[in-house]
Amino acid sequence: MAASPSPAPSNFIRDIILEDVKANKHDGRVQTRFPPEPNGHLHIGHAKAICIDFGLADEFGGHTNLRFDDTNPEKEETEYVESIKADVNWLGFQWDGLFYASDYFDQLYEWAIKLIKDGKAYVDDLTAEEIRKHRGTLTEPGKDSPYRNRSVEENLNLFERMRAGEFPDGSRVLRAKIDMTSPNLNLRDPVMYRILHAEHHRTGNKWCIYPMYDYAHGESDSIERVTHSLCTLEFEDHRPLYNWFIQQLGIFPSRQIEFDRLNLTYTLLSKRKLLQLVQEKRVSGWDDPRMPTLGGIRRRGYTPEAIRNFIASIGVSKTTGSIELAMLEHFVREDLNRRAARVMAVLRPLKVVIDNYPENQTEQMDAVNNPEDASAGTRKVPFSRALYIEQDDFREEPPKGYFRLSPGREVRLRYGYFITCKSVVKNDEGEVIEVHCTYDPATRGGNAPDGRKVKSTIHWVSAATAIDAEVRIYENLFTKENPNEVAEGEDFTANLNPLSLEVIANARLEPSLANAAVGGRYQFERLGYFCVDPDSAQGKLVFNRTVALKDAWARAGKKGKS
RNA sequence: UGGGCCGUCGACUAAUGGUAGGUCAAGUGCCUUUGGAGCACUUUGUCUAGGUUCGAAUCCUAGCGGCCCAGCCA
Repeated sequence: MAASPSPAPSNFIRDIILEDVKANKHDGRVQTRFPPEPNGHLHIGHAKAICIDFGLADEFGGHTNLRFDDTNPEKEETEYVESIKADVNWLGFQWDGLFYASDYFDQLYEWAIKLIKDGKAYVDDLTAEEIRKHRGTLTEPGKDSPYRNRSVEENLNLFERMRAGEFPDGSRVLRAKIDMTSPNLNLRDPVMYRILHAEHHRTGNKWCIYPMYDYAHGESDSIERVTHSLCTLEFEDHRPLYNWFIQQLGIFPSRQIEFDRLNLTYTLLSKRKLLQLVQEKRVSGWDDPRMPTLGGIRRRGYTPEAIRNFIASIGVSKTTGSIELAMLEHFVREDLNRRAARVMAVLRPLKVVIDNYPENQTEQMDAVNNPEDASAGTRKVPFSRALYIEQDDFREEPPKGYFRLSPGREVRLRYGYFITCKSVVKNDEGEVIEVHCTYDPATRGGNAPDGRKVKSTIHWVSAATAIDAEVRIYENLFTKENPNEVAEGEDFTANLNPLSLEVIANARLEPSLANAAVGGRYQFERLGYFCVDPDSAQGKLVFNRTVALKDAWARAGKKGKS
């Protein structure tokens, strides 16, 4: 049944489906599939495909299968299958059918026999190198293989013996007999089967010949009666071949539609290159919070909602472009602003002593947990004579436009008191290591009864009750908008940002965080959104910075410098 | 330079022959016990040249520019 179309701006794929449904094509049925190869972990680019495949089907009351495209046993592993399933679920989608291209190996084999019998496929004894040479080039047509016109009987015999394991890897292939002069290289007698004596993660040693993508994919779609087979633009040239197999076999006519793949600035979305980063230990693993993998992004503290909103906002088209990373960051901030509890944390502590505050006194101040959500309630934060504030929140000589603490100036300690800086203590290097202030007891909670204003409110943590934590600050993994843009002889690793990870070993947090659970997401007031990393242990919290808050002062500073 | 696809604000994307709109970014102001959030406002765009039409981002022609394809990878 057709659901009502979305009120959001449409896209060309939705338009196609809408028309098909209206025309009652395939009885108005909508069936899609998400077809990852289990040879790596999913990344944000896959999230786009997932949202499109599942989202569009959902919109029309259709179904989506998760199908592993496991036709290359040399690269694929069960470990990846499990991670992919978990990632799809985490993103918020449930598949209808769970399939593997390898489920169809028997059917595919039978269809190959049929194509041979129909004179549409042949066994080729050429080496890979010879096949390449016969293929021609972009501007020159290819040449027929000398084995192209073998008899059906000989082809059948040879193909059966390929399957039986009589021939070594690479010695023969099965090819579709199409047109060696086609301007579309994919149609120059593409390889359908290759000999690979490799153990498959699901079929074990049953097969020693494996179908190629082009032969397996459309047929798998057809078997699942997929109505709309959505994939990325680089498969556009394969569509004629996709259709050719379906037509020759006379099977269910799935339709392939291509859209632009996701590109993000300062980000690489290539499984091969991501794998390289992991293998060369440029990152801590697939789930390093700097990685664009779903595992990395999740660990970084992103929410599935933020990712889905982001994907929905960027649209679907056929233009090749690159989304600004700021767009993604906007959607995490938007989501976390609504749901993250506020706490106070000092990353780089500077000691403050309130000289006129009683020595051994501690007060419990009321603090709002989330100004965006009254139901989040309030909590108590201890206040005492010795505090820590952020080093950045004090300047002995404040620049123009700097409103925070400096000698003689009064500021508000959030949920605390107004304090005024009276003097500083310096070390031998002349660095300020302690700031002495007085407080106004009448400003408890942060309001002055006389109505006087302060220009700044800063966060703080009581020294005696603060808990220690490690905080990991992340910057872009690459220094260039396009990490692939490199000088002659270099590769993308030359653009790795040496400052992409900064570890702050001794941040001080308000005590309410003592029992923060792994995965918990917080806003450290005025700093950004942070989440508890799985590296945390009892008594040793580790936080990741998901994303910084927008910072008008920092932006003004940057502008001034340039 | 064979073939395929694509050109709309800085980025992404709508407008389906009839008011070039939205989001992000940037900027200005308001507000603020987060220099956060929010609110208001603003700047900037149809690749070029012709043609068809009352009317063109949209259709046609020719240019220009970009992306993809020569795996027994997907």
